[in-house]
Amino acid sequence: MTELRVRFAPSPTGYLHVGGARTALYNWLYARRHAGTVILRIEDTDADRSKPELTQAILDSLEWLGLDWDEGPYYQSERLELYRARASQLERQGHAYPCFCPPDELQKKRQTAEAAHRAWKYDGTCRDLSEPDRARRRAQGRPWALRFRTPESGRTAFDDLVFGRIELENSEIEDFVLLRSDGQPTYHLSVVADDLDLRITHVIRGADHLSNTPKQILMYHALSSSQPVFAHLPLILGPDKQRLSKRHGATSVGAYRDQGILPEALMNFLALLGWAPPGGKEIVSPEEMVEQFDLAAASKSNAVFDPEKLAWMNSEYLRRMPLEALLPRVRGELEISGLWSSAFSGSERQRFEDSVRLLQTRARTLKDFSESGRAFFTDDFPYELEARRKFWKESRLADWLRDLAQRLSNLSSFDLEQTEKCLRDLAEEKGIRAGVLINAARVGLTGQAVAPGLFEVMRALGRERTVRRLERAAAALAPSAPDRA
RNA sequence: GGCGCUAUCGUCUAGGGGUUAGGACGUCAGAUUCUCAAUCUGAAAACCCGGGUUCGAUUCCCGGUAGCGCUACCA
Repeated sequence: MTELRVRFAPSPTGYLHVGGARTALYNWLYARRHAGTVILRIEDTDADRSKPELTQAILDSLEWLGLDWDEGPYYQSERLELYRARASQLERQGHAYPCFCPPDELQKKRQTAEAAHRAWKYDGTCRDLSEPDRARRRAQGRPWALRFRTPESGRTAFDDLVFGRIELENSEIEDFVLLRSDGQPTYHLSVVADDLDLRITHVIRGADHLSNTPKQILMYHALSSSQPVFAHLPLILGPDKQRLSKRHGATSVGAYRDQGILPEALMNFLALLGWAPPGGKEIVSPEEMVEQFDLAAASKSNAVFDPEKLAWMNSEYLRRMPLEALLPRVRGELEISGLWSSAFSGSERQRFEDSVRLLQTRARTLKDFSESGRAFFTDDFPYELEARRKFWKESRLADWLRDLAQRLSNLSSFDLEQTEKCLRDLAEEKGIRAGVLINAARVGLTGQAVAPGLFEVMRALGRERTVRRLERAAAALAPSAPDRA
Protein backbone atom coordinates (compact mmCIF):
# COMPACT_ATOMS: atom_id res chain seq x y z
CA MET A 1 0.00 0.00 0.00
CA THR A 2 1.47 3.29 -1.03
CA GLU A 3 1.80 6.11 1.38
CA LEU A 4 -1.02 8.63 1.38
CA ARG A 5 0.13 12.10 0.43
CA VAL A 6 -2.01 15.23 0.32
CA ARG A 7 -1.10 18.80 -0.35
CA PHE A 8 -2.42 22.21 0.52
CA ALA A 9 -1.57 24.68 -2.22
CA PRO A 10 -2.47 28.28 -1.42
CA SER A 11 -1.74 31.08 -3.79
CA PRO A 12 -0.08 34.12 -2.19
CA THR A 13 -2.37 36.60 -3.90
CA GLY A 14 -4.19 37.38 -0.66
CA TYR A 15 -4.37 36.43 2.99
CA LEU A 16 -5.47 32.98 4.01
CA HIS A 17 -9.24 33.17 3.90
CA VAL A 18 -11.62 30.91 5.73
CA GLY A 19 -12.35 28.82 2.65
CA GLY A 20 -8.70 28.12 2.12
CA ALA A 21 -8.30 27.41 5.79
CA ARG A 22 -11.05 24.84 5.67
CA THR A 23 -9.45 23.20 2.65
CA ALA A 24 -6.17 23.08 4.54
CA LEU A 25 -7.96 21.66 7.55
CA TYR A 26 -9.70 18.92 5.59
CA ASN A 27 -6.42 17.96 3.95
CA TRP A 28 -4.79 17.88 7.33
CA LEU A 29 -7.57 15.85 8.93
CA TYR A 30 -7.60 13.37 6.10
CA ALA A 31 -3.85 12.90 6.22
CA ARG A 32 -3.73 12.58 9.99
CA ARG A 33 -6.66 10.19 9.92
CA HIS A 34 -4.87 7.91 7.49
CA ALA A 35 -1.32 8.37 8.69
CA GLY A 36 -0.46 10.29 5.56
CA THR A 37 1.88 13.11 4.72
CA VAL A 38 0.86 16.76 4.44
CA ILE A 39 2.71 18.78 1.85
CA LEU A 40 2.59 22.53 1.60
CA ARG A 41 3.06 24.15 -1.78
CA ILE A 42 2.93 27.81 -2.60
CA GLU A 43 1.36 28.47 -5.99
CA ASP A 44 3.12 31.65 -6.95
CA THR A 45 3.37 31.30 -10.69
CA ASP A 46 1.35 34.46 -11.18
CA ALA A 47 4.23 36.84 -10.65
CA ASP A 48 2.07 39.93 -10.96
CA ARG A 49 -0.32 39.07 -8.19
CA SER A 50 1.84 37.03 -5.85
CA LYS A 51 3.54 38.76 -2.96
CA PRO A 52 6.22 37.21 -0.75
CA GLU A 53 4.92 38.88 2.41
CA LEU A 54 1.56 37.24 1.80
CA THR A 55 3.26 33.86 1.77
CA GLN A 56 4.57 34.55 5.23
CA ALA A 57 1.14 35.72 6.37
CA ILE A 58 -0.41 32.49 5.10
CA LEU A 59 2.21 30.42 6.87
CA ASP A 60 1.56 32.35 10.07
CA SER A 61 -2.18 31.79 9.81
CA LEU A 62 -1.76 28.06 9.27
CA GLU A 63 0.54 27.83 12.24
CA TRP A 64 -1.83 29.87 14.36
CA LEU A 65 -4.62 27.45 13.51
CA GLY A 66 -2.44 24.59 14.55
CA LEU A 67 -2.19 23.07 11.08
CA ASP A 68 1.28 21.74 10.53
CA TRP A 69 2.82 20.11 7.48
CA ASP A 70 5.43 17.46 6.93
CA GLU A 71 7.01 18.63 3.69
CA GLY A 72 7.55 21.96 2.08
CA PRO A 73 6.77 24.65 1.55
CA TYR A 74 7.64 24.11 -2.06
CA TYR A 75 7.52 27.22 -4.20
CA GLN A 76 6.28 26.83 -7.73
CA SER A 77 8.33 29.81 -8.80
CA GLU A 78 11.42 27.72 -8.03
CA ARG A 79 10.29 24.72 -10.00
CA LEU A 80 9.94 26.13 -13.48
CA GLU A 81 12.34 23.61 -15.04
CA LEU A 82 10.04 20.84 -13.96
CA TYR A 83 7.08 22.39 -15.74
CA ARG A 84 9.06 23.07 -18.89
CA ALA A 85 10.28 19.50 -18.90
CA ARG A 86 6.72 18.25 -18.67
CA ALA A 87 5.66 20.69 -21.34
CA SER A 88 8.28 19.51 -23.78
CA GLN A 89 7.48 15.90 -22.96
CA LEU A 90 3.87 16.57 -23.91
CA GLU A 91 4.88 18.43 -27.03
CA ARG A 92 7.34 15.76 -28.07
CA GLN A 93 4.67 13.11 -27.75
CA GLY A 94 2.20 15.13 -29.75
CA HIS A 95 -0.06 15.96 -26.84
CA ALA A 96 0.69 19.64 -27.09
CA TYR A 97 1.38 22.09 -29.85
CA PRO A 98 2.54 25.67 -30.20
CA CYS A 99 -0.16 28.22 -30.81
CA PHE A 100 0.76 31.46 -32.53
CA CYS A 101 -2.62 33.15 -32.27
CA PRO A 102 -2.23 36.64 -30.85
CA PRO A 103 -4.15 36.97 -27.56
CA ASP A 104 -6.04 40.05 -28.72
CA GLU A 105 -7.27 38.19 -31.77
CA LEU A 106 -8.55 35.34 -29.63
CA GLN A 107 -10.15 37.86 -27.38
CA LYS A 108 -11.97 39.35 -30.33
CA LYS A 109 -13.22 36.00 -31.55
CA ARG A 110 -14.40 35.17 -28.08
CA GLN A 111 -16.31 38.39 -27.77
CA THR A 112 -17.93 37.95 -31.14
CA ALA A 113 -19.06 34.48 -30.22
CA GLU A 114 -20.36 35.72 -26.91
CA ALA A 115 -22.30 38.52 -28.54
CA ALA A 116 -23.93 35.97 -30.83
CA HIS A 117 -24.69 33.77 -27.82
CA ARG A 118 -22.50 31.08 -29.21
CA ALA A 119 -20.33 28.91 -27.01
CA TRP A 120 -16.68 29.69 -27.43
CA LYS A 121 -13.85 27.27 -27.38
CA TYR A 122 -10.41 27.76 -28.87
CA ASP A 123 -11.02 27.13 -32.56
CA GLY A 124 -7.89 25.09 -33.20
CA THR A 125 -6.34 27.46 -35.71
CA CYS A 126 -2.86 26.27 -34.84
CA ARG A 127 -3.75 22.74 -33.86
CA ASP A 128 -2.84 21.13 -37.14
CA LEU A 129 -0.17 23.44 -38.48
CA SER A 130 2.42 21.58 -40.46
CA GLU A 131 5.97 21.36 -39.18
CA PRO A 132 7.27 23.75 -41.87
CA ASP A 133 4.53 26.22 -40.98
CA ARG A 134 5.51 26.09 -37.37
CA ALA A 135 9.17 26.46 -38.20
CA ARG A 136 8.43 29.46 -40.39
CA ARG A 137 6.45 31.19 -37.68
CA ARG A 138 9.12 30.54 -35.14
CA ALA A 139 11.72 31.91 -37.51
CA GLN A 140 9.63 35.04 -37.82
CA GLY A 141 9.99 35.38 -34.09
CA ARG A 142 6.26 35.17 -33.50
CA PRO A 143 5.41 34.58 -29.85
CA TRP A 144 3.69 31.33 -29.13
CA ALA A 145 1.96 29.58 -26.31
CA LEU A 146 1.82 25.84 -25.82
CA ARG A 147 -1.62 24.29 -25.96
CA PHE A 148 -2.80 20.88 -24.90
CA ARG A 149 -4.21 18.74 -27.67
CA THR A 150 -7.53 17.60 -26.25
CA PRO A 151 -8.95 14.41 -27.77
CA GLU A 152 -11.92 15.41 -29.91
CA SER A 153 -14.05 12.48 -28.92
CA GLY A 154 -14.71 10.34 -25.92
CA ARG A 155 -15.47 11.34 -22.42
CA THR A 156 -13.53 11.81 -19.26
CA ALA A 157 -14.84 10.59 -15.96
CA PHE A 158 -13.63 10.26 -12.42
CA ASP A 159 -14.98 9.30 -9.04
CA ASP A 160 -14.84 12.21 -6.69
CA LEU A 161 -14.64 11.26 -3.03
CA VAL A 162 -17.33 13.73 -2.09
CA PHE A 163 -19.29 14.33 -5.28
CA GLY A 164 -19.28 10.83 -6.67
CA ARG A 165 -18.94 10.15 -10.37
CA ILE A 166 -18.36 13.15 -12.61
CA GLU A 167 -18.46 12.81 -16.38
CA LEU A 168 -17.69 15.21 -19.16
CA GLU A 169 -17.55 14.99 -22.94
CA ASN A 170 -14.04 15.70 -24.19
CA SER A 171 -15.57 17.80 -26.92
CA GLU A 172 -16.52 20.24 -24.19
CA ILE A 173 -12.91 20.75 -23.28
CA GLU A 174 -10.93 23.24 -25.27
CA ASP A 175 -7.26 23.12 -26.14
CA PHE A 176 -6.14 24.97 -23.05
CA VAL A 177 -2.84 26.73 -22.63
CA LEU A 178 -0.03 24.97 -20.79
CA LEU A 179 2.77 27.41 -21.32
CA ARG A 180 2.25 31.12 -21.77
CA SER A 181 4.12 32.96 -24.47
CA ASP A 182 6.53 34.23 -21.84
CA GLY A 183 7.39 30.64 -20.99
CA GLN A 184 5.55 30.65 -17.67
CA PRO A 185 3.41 27.61 -16.93
CA THR A 186 -0.31 27.98 -16.37
CA TYR A 187 -2.07 26.53 -13.40
CA HIS A 188 -3.10 23.35 -15.20
CA LEU A 189 0.45 22.48 -16.12
CA SER A 190 2.02 23.33 -12.81
CA VAL A 191 -0.54 21.49 -10.66
CA VAL A 192 -0.30 18.30 -12.61
CA ALA A 193 3.47 18.45 -12.90
CA ASP A 194 3.81 19.13 -9.20
CA ASP A 195 1.23 16.65 -8.00
CA LEU A 196 3.00 14.07 -10.10
CA ASP A 197 6.45 15.05 -8.94
CA LEU A 198 5.42 15.21 -5.29
CA ARG A 199 3.61 11.88 -5.61
CA ILE A 200 0.34 13.31 -4.37
CA THR A 201 -2.20 10.53 -3.92
CA HIS A 202 -5.25 12.60 -2.93
CA VAL A 203 -6.11 16.01 -4.27
CA ILE A 204 -8.46 17.73 -1.83
CA ARG A 205 -9.43 21.23 -2.94
CA GLY A 206 -12.29 23.65 -3.46
CA ALA A 207 -15.21 22.74 -5.72
CA ASP A 208 -14.28 25.65 -7.95
CA HIS A 209 -11.80 23.20 -9.42
CA LEU A 210 -14.36 20.53 -10.17
CA SER A 211 -14.76 21.68 -13.75
CA ASN A 212 -11.01 21.81 -14.23
CA THR A 213 -10.42 18.29 -13.14
CA PRO A 214 -11.19 16.58 -16.45
CA LYS A 215 -8.53 18.71 -18.13
CA GLN A 216 -6.02 17.60 -15.59
CA ILE A 217 -7.03 13.99 -15.91
CA LEU A 218 -6.46 14.23 -19.64
CA MET A 219 -2.96 15.39 -18.86
CA TYR A 220 -2.32 12.47 -16.55
CA HIS A 221 -3.42 10.20 -19.38
CA ALA A 222 -1.20 11.96 -21.86
CA LEU A 223 1.73 11.57 -19.50
CA SER A 224 0.68 7.94 -19.15
CA SER A 225 0.57 8.26 -15.47
CA SER A 226 -2.03 7.19 -12.95
CA GLN A 227 -4.15 9.95 -11.53
CA PRO A 228 -4.62 10.84 -7.88
CA VAL A 229 -7.93 10.48 -6.12
CA PHE A 230 -9.91 13.71 -6.20
CA ALA A 231 -12.08 15.18 -3.49
CA HIS A 232 -13.75 18.54 -4.00
CA LEU A 233 -15.13 20.64 -1.21
CA PRO A 234 -18.22 22.80 -1.63
CA LEU A 235 -17.65 26.52 -1.37
CA ILE A 236 -18.15 28.76 1.62
CA LEU A 237 -20.62 31.56 0.96
CA GLY A 238 -21.48 34.85 2.61
CA PRO A 239 -24.86 35.56 4.21
CA ASP A 240 -26.20 36.67 0.82
CA LYS A 241 -25.28 33.25 -0.59
CA GLN A 242 -22.65 34.82 -2.75
CA ARG A 243 -19.14 33.53 -2.67
CA LEU A 244 -17.46 34.86 0.45
CA SER A 245 -15.52 38.01 -0.31
CA LYS A 246 -14.32 41.25 1.22
CA ARG A 247 -17.82 42.61 0.82
CA HIS A 248 -18.93 40.37 3.62
CA GLY A 249 -16.52 41.83 6.13
CA ALA A 250 -13.95 39.60 7.74
CA THR A 251 -12.94 36.72 5.52
CA SER A 252 -9.33 36.16 6.44
CA VAL A 253 -8.16 33.96 9.25
CA GLY A 254 -6.06 36.83 10.54
CA ALA A 255 -9.11 39.06 10.84
CA TYR A 256 -10.74 36.56 13.16
CA ARG A 257 -7.60 36.30 15.21
CA ASP A 258 -7.64 40.08 15.53
CA GLN A 259 -11.25 39.95 16.67
CA GLY A 260 -10.31 37.76 19.57
CA ILE A 261 -11.40 34.42 18.15
CA LEU A 262 -9.49 31.42 19.46
CA PRO A 263 -7.77 29.24 16.86
CA GLU A 264 -9.29 26.08 18.31
CA ALA A 265 -12.77 27.59 18.02
CA LEU A 266 -12.24 28.64 14.42
CA MET A 267 -10.87 25.24 13.57
CA ASN A 268 -13.86 23.51 15.14
CA PHE A 269 -16.28 25.85 13.40
CA LEU A 270 -14.65 25.38 10.01
CA ALA A 271 -14.60 21.61 10.42
CA LEU A 272 -18.36 21.64 10.94
CA LEU A 273 -18.94 23.73 7.85
CA GLY A 274 -19.61 20.86 5.50
CA TRP A 275 -19.08 17.92 7.79
CA ALA A 276 -20.69 16.57 10.94
CA PRO A 277 -19.23 13.93 13.21
CA PRO A 278 -21.35 10.76 13.60
CA GLY A 279 -22.64 11.66 17.04
CA GLY A 280 -23.69 15.13 16.00
CA LYS A 281 -21.55 16.78 18.64
CA GLU A 282 -20.83 20.45 18.08
CA ILE A 283 -17.74 20.90 20.19
CA VAL A 284 -15.17 18.51 18.81
CA SER A 285 -11.51 18.35 19.73
CA PRO A 286 -8.87 17.95 17.03
CA GLU A 287 -8.24 14.42 18.31
CA GLU A 288 -11.89 13.50 17.90
CA MET A 289 -11.97 15.06 14.47
CA VAL A 290 -8.97 13.09 13.32
CA GLU A 291 -10.54 9.95 14.67
CA GLN A 292 -13.89 10.45 12.96
CA PHE A 293 -13.18 12.51 9.88
CA ASP A 294 -14.52 11.10 6.64
CA LEU A 295 -14.56 12.82 3.28
CA ALA A 296 -17.35 10.59 2.03
CA ALA A 297 -19.54 12.09 4.74
CA ALA A 298 -18.78 15.64 3.66
CA SER A 299 -21.65 17.76 2.42
CA LYS A 300 -22.06 18.37 -1.30
CA SER A 301 -23.73 21.73 -1.07
CA ASN A 302 -22.26 25.12 -0.39
CA ALA A 303 -22.35 26.45 3.14
CA VAL A 304 -23.06 29.92 4.45
CA PHE A 305 -20.53 31.21 6.93
CA ASP A 306 -22.41 32.28 10.07
CA PRO A 307 -20.34 34.58 12.29
CA GLU A 308 -22.96 34.32 15.04
CA LYS A 309 -22.39 30.64 15.45
CA LEU A 310 -18.64 31.16 15.40
CA ALA A 311 -19.02 33.68 18.23
CA TRP A 312 -21.08 31.20 20.21
CA MET A 313 -18.53 28.49 19.65
CA ASN A 314 -15.76 30.82 20.69
CA SER A 315 -17.55 31.59 23.93
CA GLU A 316 -17.89 27.87 24.56
CA TYR A 317 -14.17 27.41 24.14
CA LEU A 318 -13.46 30.39 26.31
CA ARG A 319 -15.69 29.08 29.05
CA ARG A 320 -14.32 25.54 28.97
CA MET A 321 -10.71 26.59 28.91
CA PRO A 322 -8.73 25.95 32.09
CA LEU A 323 -7.68 29.17 33.76
CA GLU A 324 -3.97 28.45 33.30
CA ALA A 325 -4.51 28.19 29.58
CA LEU A 326 -6.64 31.30 29.41
CA LEU A 327 -4.34 33.54 31.42
CA PRO A 328 -1.61 33.89 28.81
CA ARG A 329 -4.18 34.57 26.09
CA VAL A 330 -5.73 37.35 28.10
CA ARG A 331 -2.29 38.69 28.80
CA GLY A 332 -1.65 38.77 25.06
CA GLU A 333 -4.88 40.66 24.50
CA LEU A 334 -4.11 43.16 27.26
CA GLU A 335 -0.66 43.73 25.82
CA ILE A 336 -2.12 44.47 22.44
CA SER A 337 -4.59 46.93 23.89
CA GLY A 338 -2.06 48.56 26.17
CA LEU A 339 -3.69 47.45 29.40
CA TRP A 340 -1.09 44.98 30.55
CA SER A 341 0.79 45.80 33.70
CA SER A 342 3.77 43.85 34.93
CA ALA A 343 2.15 43.85 38.36
CA PHE A 344 -0.40 41.36 36.99
CA SER A 345 2.29 38.72 37.02
CA GLY A 346 3.65 39.95 40.32
CA SER A 347 1.99 41.70 43.24
CA GLU A 348 -1.44 41.83 41.60
CA ARG A 349 -1.37 38.38 40.20
CA GLN A 350 -4.20 37.12 42.37
CA ARG A 351 -6.39 40.03 41.45
CA PHE A 352 -5.61 39.48 37.77
CA GLU A 353 -6.61 35.85 37.98
CA ASP A 354 -9.79 36.61 39.88
CA SER A 355 -10.76 39.15 37.26
CA VAL A 356 -10.12 36.79 34.38
CA ARG A 357 -12.10 34.05 36.07
CA LEU A 358 -14.97 36.44 36.62
CA LEU A 359 -15.00 37.65 33.04
CA GLN A 360 -14.48 34.20 31.58
CA THR A 361 -18.07 32.97 31.63
CA ARG A 362 -19.47 36.02 29.89
CA ALA A 363 -16.74 36.61 27.32
CA ARG A 364 -17.53 35.92 23.69
CA THR A 365 -14.08 36.84 22.43
CA LEU A 366 -10.70 37.75 23.85
CA LYS A 367 -11.53 41.34 22.98
CA ASP A 368 -14.17 41.34 25.68
CA PHE A 369 -11.44 41.24 28.30
CA SER A 370 -9.96 44.51 27.15
CA GLU A 371 -13.23 46.14 26.16
CA SER A 372 -16.16 45.34 28.40
CA GLY A 373 -13.67 44.09 31.00
CA ARG A 374 -11.52 47.18 30.87
CA ALA A 375 -12.32 48.42 34.39
CA PHE A 376 -10.82 45.26 35.86
CA PHE A 377 -7.40 46.09 34.51
CA THR A 378 -7.16 49.85 34.72
CA ASP A 379 -8.62 52.74 36.71
CA ASP A 380 -8.90 54.67 33.50
CA PHE A 381 -12.42 53.87 32.32
CA PRO A 382 -15.42 56.04 31.46
CA TYR A 383 -18.88 56.03 33.01
CA GLU A 384 -21.01 55.02 30.09
CA LEU A 385 -23.85 57.34 29.28
CA GLU A 386 -26.39 54.56 29.04
CA ALA A 387 -25.37 53.24 32.45
CA ARG A 388 -25.63 56.64 34.13
CA ARG A 389 -29.02 57.24 32.60
CA LYS A 390 -30.32 53.95 33.76
CA PHE A 391 -28.90 53.62 37.27
CA TRP A 392 -27.80 57.05 38.42
CA LYS A 393 -31.19 58.69 38.49
CA GLU A 394 -31.80 59.05 42.23
CA SER A 395 -30.49 62.32 43.68
CA ARG A 396 -29.40 60.95 47.05
CA LEU A 397 -27.22 58.28 45.43
CA ALA A 398 -24.06 60.27 46.03
CA ASP A 399 -24.60 60.17 49.78
CA TRP A 400 -25.55 56.51 49.75
CA LEU A 401 -22.48 55.49 47.80
CA ARG A 402 -20.32 57.52 50.20
CA ASP A 403 -21.94 55.73 53.12
CA LEU A 404 -21.38 52.43 51.43
CA ALA A 405 -17.72 53.19 50.85
CA GLN A 406 -17.36 54.21 54.46
CA ARG A 407 -18.94 51.04 55.78
CA LEU A 408 -17.04 48.79 53.41
CA SER A 409 -13.78 50.22 54.56
CA ASN A 410 -14.67 49.34 58.15
CA LEU A 411 -15.68 45.76 57.43
CA SER A 412 -13.81 43.18 59.45
CA SER A 413 -13.49 40.97 56.39
CA PHE A 414 -13.95 42.00 52.76
CA ASP A 415 -15.56 38.82 51.50
CA LEU A 416 -18.65 37.98 49.45
CA GLU A 417 -20.95 37.50 52.45
CA GLN A 418 -19.88 40.56 54.39
CA THR A 419 -19.92 42.98 51.51
CA GLU A 420 -23.36 41.83 50.45
CA LYS A 421 -24.74 42.04 54.00
CA CYS A 422 -23.20 45.45 54.37
CA LEU A 423 -24.91 46.75 51.24
CA ARG A 424 -28.26 45.18 51.98
CA ASP A 425 -28.27 46.54 55.53
CA LEU A 426 -27.59 49.99 54.21
CA ALA A 427 -30.36 49.70 51.66
CA GLU A 428 -32.77 48.62 54.32
CA GLU A 429 -31.84 51.50 56.57
CA LYS A 430 -32.37 53.95 53.77
CA GLY A 431 -35.64 52.29 52.86
CA ILE A 432 -34.64 51.47 49.30
CA ARG A 433 -34.39 48.30 47.30
CA ALA A 434 -30.98 46.71 47.36
CA GLY A 435 -31.00 46.64 43.57
CA VAL A 436 -30.94 50.41 43.42
CA LEU A 437 -27.73 50.48 45.35
CA ILE A 438 -26.26 47.49 43.61
CA ASN A 439 -26.81 48.87 40.16
CA ALA A 440 -25.57 52.32 41.07
CA ALA A 441 -22.47 50.83 42.65
CA ARG A 442 -21.86 48.69 39.59
CA VAL A 443 -21.76 51.74 37.41
CA GLY A 444 -19.36 53.32 39.88
CA LEU A 445 -17.06 50.33 39.92
CA THR A 446 -17.08 49.40 36.27
CA GLY A 447 -18.59 52.35 34.44
CA GLN A 448 -21.09 49.95 32.92
CA ALA A 449 -24.68 48.90 33.34
CA VAL A 450 -23.68 45.41 32.29
CA ALA A 451 -21.04 43.61 34.32
CA PRO A 452 -20.62 40.56 36.54
CA GLY A 453 -22.27 40.23 39.94
CA LEU A 454 -21.46 43.21 42.11
CA PHE A 455 -19.95 41.46 45.09
CA GLU A 456 -17.73 39.37 42.91
CA VAL A 457 -16.64 42.53 41.19
CA MET A 458 -15.79 44.02 44.57
CA ARG A 459 -13.78 41.00 45.50
CA ALA A 460 -11.89 41.05 42.24
CA LEU A 461 -11.12 44.74 42.61
CA GLY A 462 -10.18 44.50 46.27
CA ARG A 463 -11.31 46.66 49.13
CA GLU A 464 -9.08 49.63 48.57
CA ARG A 465 -9.92 50.06 44.92
CA THR A 466 -13.61 49.44 45.55
CA VAL A 467 -13.81 52.15 48.18
CA ARG A 468 -11.87 54.59 46.07
CA ARG A 469 -14.09 54.03 43.06
CA LEU A 470 -17.27 54.40 45.09
CA GLU A 471 -16.05 57.72 46.40
CA ARG A 472 -15.09 58.81 42.96
CA ALA A 473 -18.52 57.84 41.72
CA ALA A 474 -20.15 59.81 44.54
CA ALA A 475 -18.18 62.83 43.49
CA ALA A 476 -19.19 62.37 39.87
CA LEU A 477 -22.80 62.02 40.97
CA ALA A 478 -22.90 65.16 43.12
CA PRO A 479 -24.92 68.00 41.56
CA SER A 480 -21.83 70.17 41.44
CA ALA A 481 -19.82 67.61 39.55
CA PRO A 482 -19.08 68.98 36.10
CA ASP A 483 -19.47 65.74 34.21
CA ARG A 484 -22.83 64.80 35.65
CA ALA A 485 -25.16 63.26 33.11
C1' G B 1 -25.42 31.39 -23.67
C1' G B 2 -22.72 26.33 -23.09
C1' C B 3 -21.08 22.67 -19.64
C1' G B 4 -20.83 20.83 -14.64
C1' C B 5 -22.51 20.52 -9.64
C1' U B 6 -26.10 21.23 -5.76
C1' A B 7 -31.10 21.52 -3.27
C1' U B 8 -34.05 19.22 4.72
C1' C B 9 -36.07 25.05 9.66
C1' G B 10 -33.32 32.11 8.66
C1' U B 11 -28.14 29.46 9.14
C1' C B 12 -24.91 24.77 9.91
C1' U B 13 -26.60 19.91 9.63
C1' A B 14 -28.70 14.44 11.05
C1' G B 15 -31.80 11.14 8.76
C1' G B 16 -33.88 8.22 5.23
C1' G B 17 -39.29 4.03 1.06
C1' G B 18 -43.79 4.00 6.43
C1' U B 19 -40.39 8.95 11.70
C1' U B 20 -44.47 13.37 16.21
C1' A B 21 -38.44 14.68 10.18
C1' G B 22 -33.69 14.89 15.18
C1' G B 23 -29.67 18.25 16.94
C1' A B 24 -26.91 23.02 17.04
C1' C B 25 -26.64 28.57 16.24
C1' G B 26 -30.05 32.45 15.98
C1' U B 27 -35.17 34.21 17.23
C1' C B 28 -39.43 34.54 20.73
C1' A B 29 -41.71 33.57 25.68
C1' G B 30 -41.22 32.11 30.79
C1' A B 31 -38.22 30.83 35.30
C1' U B 32 -34.08 33.04 38.04
C1' U B 33 -32.98 38.69 40.22
C1' C B 34 -28.40 42.45 41.03
C1' U B 35 -27.67 44.60 35.24
C1' C B 36 -25.98 41.37 31.56
C1' A B 37 -24.24 36.75 30.20
C1' A B 38 -24.76 31.88 31.68
C1' U B 39 -28.35 28.23 33.24
C1' C B 40 -33.27 25.83 33.14
C1' U B 41 -38.27 25.29 30.75
C1' G B 42 -41.17 26.08 26.60
C1' A B 43 -42.43 27.94 21.52
C1' A B 44 -42.32 29.27 16.39
C1' A B 45 -39.43 27.43 12.28
C1' A B 46 -37.65 22.90 6.96
C1' C B 47 -37.89 18.11 3.24
C1' C B 48 -37.87 23.76 -3.95
C1' C B 49 -41.87 22.49 -7.81
C1' G B 50 -44.09 18.79 -11.28
C1' G B 51 -44.31 13.99 -13.07
C1' G B 52 -42.92 8.68 -12.67
C1' U B 53 -41.76 3.99 -9.79
C1' U B 54 -44.29 2.01 -5.39
C1' C B 55 -49.49 -0.25 -1.28
C1' G B 56 -46.73 4.13 0.37
C1' A B 57 -42.18 9.13 -1.55
C1' U B 58 -39.09 14.12 1.82
C1' U B 59 -35.95 9.74 0.59
C1' C B 60 -35.23 6.31 -5.74
C1' C B 61 -35.73 8.02 -11.27
C1' C B 62 -36.85 11.91 -14.90
C1' G B 63 -38.06 16.99 -16.00
C1' G B 64 -38.46 22.04 -14.37
C1' U B 65 -36.83 25.96 -11.31
C1' A B 66 -33.29 28.26 -8.42
C1' G B 67 -28.35 28.80 -6.57
C1' C B 68 -23.28 28.12 -7.21
C1' G B 69 -18.94 26.88 -10.16
C1' C B 70 -16.17 26.64 -14.79
C1' U B 71 -16.28 28.80 -19.51
C1' A B 72 -8.39 33.37 -19.39
C1' C B 73 -1.68 33.17 -22.16
C1' C B 74 -5.67 33.84 -13.15
C1' A B 75 -5.10 30.20 -9.52
